[in-house]
Amino acid sequence: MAGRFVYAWPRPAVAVDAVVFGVLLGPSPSLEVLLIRRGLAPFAGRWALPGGFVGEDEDLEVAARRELAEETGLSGFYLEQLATYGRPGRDPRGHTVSVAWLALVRRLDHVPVGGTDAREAAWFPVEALPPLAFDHGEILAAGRERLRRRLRYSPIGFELLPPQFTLGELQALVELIDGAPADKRNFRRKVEASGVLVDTGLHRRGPQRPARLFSFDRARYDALEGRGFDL
Amino acid sequence: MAGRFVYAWPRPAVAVDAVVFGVLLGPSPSLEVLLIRRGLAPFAGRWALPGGFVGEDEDLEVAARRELAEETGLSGFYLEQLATYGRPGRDPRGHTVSVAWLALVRRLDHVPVGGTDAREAAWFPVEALPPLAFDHGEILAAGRERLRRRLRYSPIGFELLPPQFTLGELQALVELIDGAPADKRNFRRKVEASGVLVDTGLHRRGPQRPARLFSFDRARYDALEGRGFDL
DNA sequence: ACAAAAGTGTTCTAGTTACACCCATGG
DNA sequence: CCATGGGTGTAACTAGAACACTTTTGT
Repeated sequence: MAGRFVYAWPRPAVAVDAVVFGVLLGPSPSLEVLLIRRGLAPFAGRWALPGGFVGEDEDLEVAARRELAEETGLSGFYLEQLATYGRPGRDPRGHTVSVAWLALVRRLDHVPVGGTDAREAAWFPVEALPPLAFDHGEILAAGRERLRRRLRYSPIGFELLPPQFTLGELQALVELIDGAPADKRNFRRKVEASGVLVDTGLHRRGPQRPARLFSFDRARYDALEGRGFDL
Repeated sequence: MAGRFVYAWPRPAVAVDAVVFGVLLGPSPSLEVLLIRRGLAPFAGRWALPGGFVGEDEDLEVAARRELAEETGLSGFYLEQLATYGRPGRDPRGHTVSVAWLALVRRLDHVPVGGTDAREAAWFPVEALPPLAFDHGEILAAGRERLRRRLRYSPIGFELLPPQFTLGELQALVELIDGAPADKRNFRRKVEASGVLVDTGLHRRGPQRPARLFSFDRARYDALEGRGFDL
């Protein structure tokens, strides 16, 4: 079986890194990113995207989910591939090609992710990020941009909200991600017209007038074949 | 400096592959893809996307351009990253992670790309593709989909046309890529309103009434900051 | 003369925007 | 009773869709 490999070692190392977004609603809503603090060189002590090296014969998505589980305890979240970064020099240890992923989680399912071992994980508002290791700042910016665009024509926003949510929360989410305020009446008319929300009949009680709780109806969305949904 | 590498050999191999599109206009326009015929196992004799392994400390985009130059003689084309494929088993030689790229070329700049050595390269209409090696069929489909979507909100279509083109050619291109006929009057009104075309004053003479030649004005497009361009 | 593609306006519809007040609750 | 977010309709404007005939050239 000699000669079956086209080129020999050394080769670039292959890693995965994830930009994990979550939102915090309430009085001052914020879009947040989950970061881990590095214990080892290079960039020891610096904050970085969660991630790590891909194992032998390991699928890329499997590797991304594994690393997130190991480093932050997350599981069962939305995950899509973002882009791959391979500029020589981006990792001082040697040429490393990193496949970046976009992950969306329900923020409240993962309150302060306790750092039991050397690794510490924490949520940071995107408006107040620490300096990041490697080229992770660039990757994170690409993730934000992807999230913003994708929100327009696919229903991934619901991955960030609890299963039941008020229209005010949904609107706050949209405003958060594309950074611009939306007209309340027009917004409500549009989501109603989209036909993908169902009124649960329940209400959320708070310090003000109770708000109706809605949920996203995926079956109804799929039936529309993605036609014209945009939030 | 011992211990600086986090994990040791073996690692996945890293490759690049490109989906190269070109259009042939004229009486029966077609969208075509540039493929090469493999000389070596695995899949010897099968058609495949042009591509190859990434060199030590080689940038991914540089590797993609180098492989395309080596295998097809192309240079100076539009190139954007598509996605990365790393399913174990996708390459029978061993775990290979391939970064796929979307390339757009002016078809007439590269008429039958002569196969001087063992490698043979040829254009295939997307409607009549041969069976492809590896998972290249899947990658090609992703490239088509990306091209279709991207055409809507960025001016990459012009990368497929000659520097000067008629409105009929531009419309044929759009119809080709999204597979649906467009209304001639509405189409012309829209591109005129976009303000990104300049009338060169020249005409193309043919067997019928001569058509005005237009060119794409990138400076004017950039000034609009991508606002509302859609073809 | 004829075949073939170029070129040209109007009407209707649907979707998007702008805009302000009352309601229900907890404290 | 007050503060806070929840909830509601209408009119103007804009963008997109539908639609058919005349013009210019080569053969």
